[in-house]
Amino acid sequence: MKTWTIKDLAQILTVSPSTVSRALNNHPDISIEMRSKVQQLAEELQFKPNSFAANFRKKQTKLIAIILPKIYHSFIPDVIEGITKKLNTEHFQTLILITEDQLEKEIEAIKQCCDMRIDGILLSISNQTKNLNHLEICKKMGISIVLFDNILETEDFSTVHIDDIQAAKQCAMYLNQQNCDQIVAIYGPEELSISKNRQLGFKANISPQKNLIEFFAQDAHEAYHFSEQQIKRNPQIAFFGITDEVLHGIIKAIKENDLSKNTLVVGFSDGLLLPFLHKELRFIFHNGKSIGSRAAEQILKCIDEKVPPVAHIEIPVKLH
Amino acid sequence: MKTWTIKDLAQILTVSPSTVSRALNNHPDISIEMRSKVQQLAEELQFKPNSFAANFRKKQTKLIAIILPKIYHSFIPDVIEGITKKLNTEHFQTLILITEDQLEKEIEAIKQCCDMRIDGILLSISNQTKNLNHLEICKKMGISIVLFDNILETEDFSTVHIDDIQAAKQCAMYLNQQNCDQIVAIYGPEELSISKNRQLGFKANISPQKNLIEFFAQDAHEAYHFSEQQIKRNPQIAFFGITDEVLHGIIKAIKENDLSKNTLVVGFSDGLLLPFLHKELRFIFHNGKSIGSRAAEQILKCIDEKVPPVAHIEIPVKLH
DNA sequence: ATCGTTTGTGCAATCGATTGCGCAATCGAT
DNA sequence: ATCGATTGCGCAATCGATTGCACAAACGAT
Repeated sequence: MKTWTIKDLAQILTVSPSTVSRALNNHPDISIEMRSKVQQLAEELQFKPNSFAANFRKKQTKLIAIILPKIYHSFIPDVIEGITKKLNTEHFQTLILITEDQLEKEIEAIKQCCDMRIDGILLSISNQTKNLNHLEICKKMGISIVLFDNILETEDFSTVHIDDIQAAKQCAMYLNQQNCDQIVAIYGPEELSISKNRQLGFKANISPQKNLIEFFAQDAHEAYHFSEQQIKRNPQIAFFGITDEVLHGIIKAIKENDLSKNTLVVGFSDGLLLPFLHKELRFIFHNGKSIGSRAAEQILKCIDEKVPPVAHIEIPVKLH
Repeated sequence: MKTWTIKDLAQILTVSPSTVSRALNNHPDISIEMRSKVQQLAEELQFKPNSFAANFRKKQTKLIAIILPKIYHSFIPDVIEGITKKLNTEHFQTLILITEDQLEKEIEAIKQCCDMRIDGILLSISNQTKNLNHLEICKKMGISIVLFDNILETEDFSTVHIDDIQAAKQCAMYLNQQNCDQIVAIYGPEELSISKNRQLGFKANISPQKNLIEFFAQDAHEAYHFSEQQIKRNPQIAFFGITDEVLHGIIKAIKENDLSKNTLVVGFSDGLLLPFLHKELRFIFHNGKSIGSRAAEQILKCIDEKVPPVAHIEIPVKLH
């Protein structure tokens, strides 16, 4: 019911609050005997210093916000885990704010963070976000920002993401070496940076001798239908799918139409389920944990420095 | 760089900080002219009141922690979304703390929450947690707790979860009506409450004429191997799997061994991928969003009341 | 002209922990 | 015996916003 404060302890021990504070923090000014007396009482009463009161005075919150469009999106849980693990070791806690891919909600989230005097923001932008003007307020307030995963190119903030172009190139190179002449590449929604970059890397590197068919799918169902169409036209086809979602559709179509089960598939995956369902899948392991971890590291650096360093970190990936 | 405070505004307008505060909050004591003068300046300077300073004085944080074992576990993202949506409308923010199914980390997380004077905790206990003694400290500090999903029965705290026994019964009833005489039931780790309760509900209601084989799988691979064994012994088999993870294993085994694709499968799923891969799957839709939403509602009630009401909420589920 | 109301602001304390500075007591050195 | 240094602790301000209470000015009523 009653939560003890430093003043309470001070009164009980008939010393001043400052002595209690210093004793609890093992300040050398306080005698050993006094320290242990205070600490013992604190133990007995299960006294817990109010960390917000302390942080308030220090003008920090020890809070980092993660702002992102949605939380499923295959590898996001991994990202969150990577972030929280890294930040917890530094005694930061993480807030999650979801924008549902709406710019308006993203702006609202940023505002919330400013109101709370959050120490830093890890932001994966919404698909509606076309510029970073709404982040200016954070700069003014001295709130560090690191963009991760879905980003815009910028010199104002640090970014952490995988090298999509390079990764897509690896997929293309793999297919170039395989015995197949027709390839279906299925991307996600056209406006996404991952769609653009993975298309770029893939098209630029796929052998011109291959017959390439491209398609932008809004979801797994569209990918499924398109894949099925293509399989029926030509069972010897190989596939490139840029996300787990797209790959789901492709693999379902394969499972239902291709009894030989030898269809080549390559793409980007968290490696959790799909490789398990289709043996012929080669994939770029989209490692959320290391993205999260690196993003967290970077925000910590930004918080430490007066002038936030800007770094652009590309997580290396390879084909599995 | 400089973040404005109420005092700054007061100085600029040569009024007192209290006037500024009241003006910003549209307090009727302040004249309309003064209010608009203050609000206009606040607008110009992009002044944002420090919400933690305000909350600090009000002895609240407007923060709710979500403590859970891991974040993938299929439907957890849904839960988080359900929670945050509900809480955001009430101007609460949510912290995520992950215990990795370790009691020690769970205790640590609880302690952290106490240190921060969080307003409430939504807790899904770790598999190592056998009692709720470590929550006593929260009670003393007046921090409300609601248990959700993976819970222990208790009269001390509110709980929100699906009715596992009833749900498993529905699965059994479904299989009873089907033309199959051999059924393989695959559960998760034996100590989990979901394993126990779903087994309970299933066994008690499956027709005695059915030949039931049971197995506790630690993960998808174990489920896969066991399923494959069973299919080879008897291709006419039907399956019951209690989680998406288990069902993954089962369905993989089916896809690889059962060309007819008519194998009956029933279980618990988030409905995202598996029904899409195997048409004969009937599943209890494990609706994370409504669990999260109800849990959030309940914690809000607890926070409002001096004496936290204890309610045990069972989310109804049905077979799809 | 005097008194009671109403209206609009300011003062100062408060939330809980921290910290610069000051000060008294003790001790050792000369 | 005197002085400087060291040790151990308290005072009071601070972080930013809020709020009970006081208080002055303006106004209406008698």
